[in-house]
Parts: sequence; structure tokens; C-alpha cells
Amino acid sequence: METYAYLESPEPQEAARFVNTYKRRGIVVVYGLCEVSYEGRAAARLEPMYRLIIIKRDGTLLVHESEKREPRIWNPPPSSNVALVIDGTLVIKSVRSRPLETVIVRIPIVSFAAFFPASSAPYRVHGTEKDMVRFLASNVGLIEEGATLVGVEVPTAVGSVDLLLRGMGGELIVVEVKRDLAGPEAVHQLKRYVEFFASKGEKVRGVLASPDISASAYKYLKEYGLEYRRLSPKQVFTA
Amino acid sequence: METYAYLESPEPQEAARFVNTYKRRGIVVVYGLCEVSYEGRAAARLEPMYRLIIIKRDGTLLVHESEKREPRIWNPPPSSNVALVIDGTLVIKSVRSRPLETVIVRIPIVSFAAFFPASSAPYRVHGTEKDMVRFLASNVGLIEEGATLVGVEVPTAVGSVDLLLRGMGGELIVVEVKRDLAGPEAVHQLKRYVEFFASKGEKVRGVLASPDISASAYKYLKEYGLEYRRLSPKQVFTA
DNA sequence: GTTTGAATATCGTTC
DNA sequence: GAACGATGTTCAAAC
Repeated sequence: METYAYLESPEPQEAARFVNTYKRRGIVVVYGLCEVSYEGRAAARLEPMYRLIIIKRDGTLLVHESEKREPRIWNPPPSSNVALVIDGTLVIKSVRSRPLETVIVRIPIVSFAAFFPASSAPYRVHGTEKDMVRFLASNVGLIEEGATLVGVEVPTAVGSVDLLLRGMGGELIVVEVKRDLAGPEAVHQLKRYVEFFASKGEKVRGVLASPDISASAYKYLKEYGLEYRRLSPKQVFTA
Repeated sequence: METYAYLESPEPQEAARFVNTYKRRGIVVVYGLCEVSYEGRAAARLEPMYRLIIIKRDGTLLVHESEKREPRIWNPPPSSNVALVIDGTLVIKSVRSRPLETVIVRIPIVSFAAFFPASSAPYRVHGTEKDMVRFLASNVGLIEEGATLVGVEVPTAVGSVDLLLRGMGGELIVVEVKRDLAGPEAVHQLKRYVEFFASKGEKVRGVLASPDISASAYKYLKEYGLEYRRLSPKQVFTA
């Protein structure tokens, strides 16, 4: 396997060649004093400061400061990143085509540059909303004793219903699932589905299933005559 | 200013000391063969592979692969990150308290470890939704000829209205602003506000202002008797 | 290619 | 500290 490589305090020309050589092979890291400008969907500008710049082989560009999970400036893949020397300073230019977004990193002092071979692999996260829906589809009793499954991700004119059941009284039960604290938006979403089926002349109830619900969301829920079932992703994950 | 530091193929003990020494001072980068597990709001596990691990002084932990803007595994600030040696291998353990989330990175082969002094500074992005709202508040004519400003970010029982105007006919005009393509959710949001004021006995119209609108969103808009004004952040940014 | 909605969303602001 | 909504959201699945 190819090994890593690095340069200490390289000349701009040398640094540019290094970046261009390795940028398509793995992860390139550049550390130095830089000023950054971004223009695209919005615009921003960062004053000169020492930062960490990361270039990935798929065209990702990240400019990280010493705090926060998020890069301060970035270009998502697929972007076109090129290193060049302008007026004796290293410049990394990143262009995303659609939408057109440009990031320009001027690095008057390049302290360190490194290349790290790395790869990427498929993975899976457990405990997503999809997992919860799947679980509930096989355990509809958790929502309503004696109910039967009508469908999962059922498309309607006002959006896709997470779970659709039929209760013992013959009524439709629309279920909206959230994997986290449910807010007002979730209740309004559920209300739309219920109103849709009601307008079709169906007898229908609405149930919100989530690990928790905010006070204001609960107020709406009651106001609209909807129901709540507490259910956490943990229950799903361990099932 | 403190300078950078690095280790090549360090012993686990040495690497652990390095990480713990520098983790609160700036950005620490570790490159090596690692397997990663995460458990918290959800759960995931990454098989052994060469990856880039980043630790920031605010407790951020990022595990990056060679593609995508997003880290594969992470813990956001403020988390508590500690390096230790278990059974002769470097382990970085990250714990976030609320909610409780744990990331464990086992690194049997540490190829490279580096510390980069860096800082963090306030910054500003231009062309946000807030910018658009501010601009429209000073140029209500772009929404409705002859209208007057009633308020900005006006709180209601169903949420906060971006912009509230009064038309020449004495009617209220509720304006929902989006800085990007408006989808169905934006239309439903607007509809809620309009219904709220209508229920108060107000004569009211609803206007959605955005650079573009999806086909299905437009269908809802028309169906609900709402209006559309095309307006891009660029117009704001250059104003 | 476009649209749609989830996300371990993260993050700032407000209450 | 909780909650609410924007984000240059990003991302993947559905169409």
C-alpha cells in the first residue's frame, strides 16, 4: 500500500506540486496561515489565520478552525480543486459547478503539507427513523391493540405517510414517526395527512410516535385531536 | 506563536501522550489503521481501514474517510476525548454527556500524528435568509406595490412570520421567505400562518418569496390560493 | 437529472 | 437549559 508523505515549510511551488500530485489519491492536509473567500449560494470571507485545509479525492474541500464540528468554509464533492502559485503565494482554488460556488484559499505561509492514503467503504447506521418504521410495521400492536397494517411509506397527495394502519373499529390510523423529540412541525405534518384522508370521507385517527414531544407540539396535538405514543429508537435497536 | 509538532510511526504509549498533551491546544490529527464504534442516539461500526482522525480543542472528534464532506463518525463539541493504550494499541475514547454518546477509535497502527496550533474567530456569511428578510422589510414594494410594513419575525400561535405587511386594500399580507428552492414544506408553513390570521377574522393573503419553487410546491400554493414572488439572495447581496 | 425528506444533523438565538 | 428554525445544510433514495 502507498504510504503517507509530507513536506515541512515547503516553497509555494513545491507545495502546489505536492497538492496537485496527491489530491486525487486520498486525503491531502495543508496547515498554514491562510485567508479564505467563498462566493456562491452565499458569500463569506475569513481573515488571515492559521487553519487546517483538507482536500479529498472526490473533490471535497474543507477549511477547519480549532473549534466546532463544521468546517468554516467548504466545497462539497464533486468540486474541482487546483493548487497554483500566484504572486509567490500558494493558492488553492475550488470550483463547484452546480450550483456554481467558488472557494479561494490564499496561503502566504505554508507550514506543513501532508498526504494520507485513505479509502472509503459502505457502512450502516442503526436506529434510524427507517428502522423505527420497519419495526413498528411488524409490531403494530405498539401503536394500537388489534390494528392491522395497511402500508408503509404510503404516498398521498400531501406527502408520504410513515405508517398506515386500520383499527378494530374500521378506522384508518395515520402514524407519523420521529426518531427524536417531536416538534410542532411533526404535528402539523400529521394533521395534514389526517385531513387528507378525512377529506376522502375516511374515518381516520392520527398518531404521533416518538421518544419525546415538546410542550408546544403536545398542545397542538391535543388541539387537533391527535394521539401520542412514546417510542424510542433504543426499543427498536434492541429488538 | 507555538509551532506544530508531529510523530512518525510512534509507539502507542508515545502517541497517547502526544494526543493528550496537545488535544486542548489546537487541532490534533492522527492517521492510521483504525476501527471505530459509535453508540448514542444511534449506533454504527466501521471496519479496520486507514482513516484520518481529528481532535479539536473544544472536544470535537471527527473520523474522516477519503470521500464526502461529512465525517463518517464524530462527536460534536463539547465532548471529552482521551487517548489511552489498551492491550498495546492506541485507543481514543470520546464521550458526549448530553445526550450520552460514545465514540471509540481503536488504532492498532498509528502511522502519523500531528498537532497544529490554530484558533477560531467570529465570521459572517452574506446572503442568508435573514439578509433577505431585512432587505424586503426596507423594500416592501418588491412584494406588493403600495404595501406598508407591519412587522418582521412576527410571533403567532403557530410560529414566527418572516414578514407581515398591510396591503392597500387593508388586508394583511403574510410573507414567507426562503433563500433557496421552496418545497412543499414552505407552502404548508405559509398556509398555517394565513389560516391563523384568517381565524382571527382578518382579511389576509399569503405570499411565498424565494429564488425558485418546486413543481409540487407550486401546485399546493395555487390550490391554497397563495401567491408567489421570485426573489433571489443575489438581489439582496448586491443591494 | 430533479425532488423530497431524514440526519447521531449542527448551530445560533430566544425564551 | 430547553426549544425552535435556518443551514452555502449534506446525503441518499425515489421519481
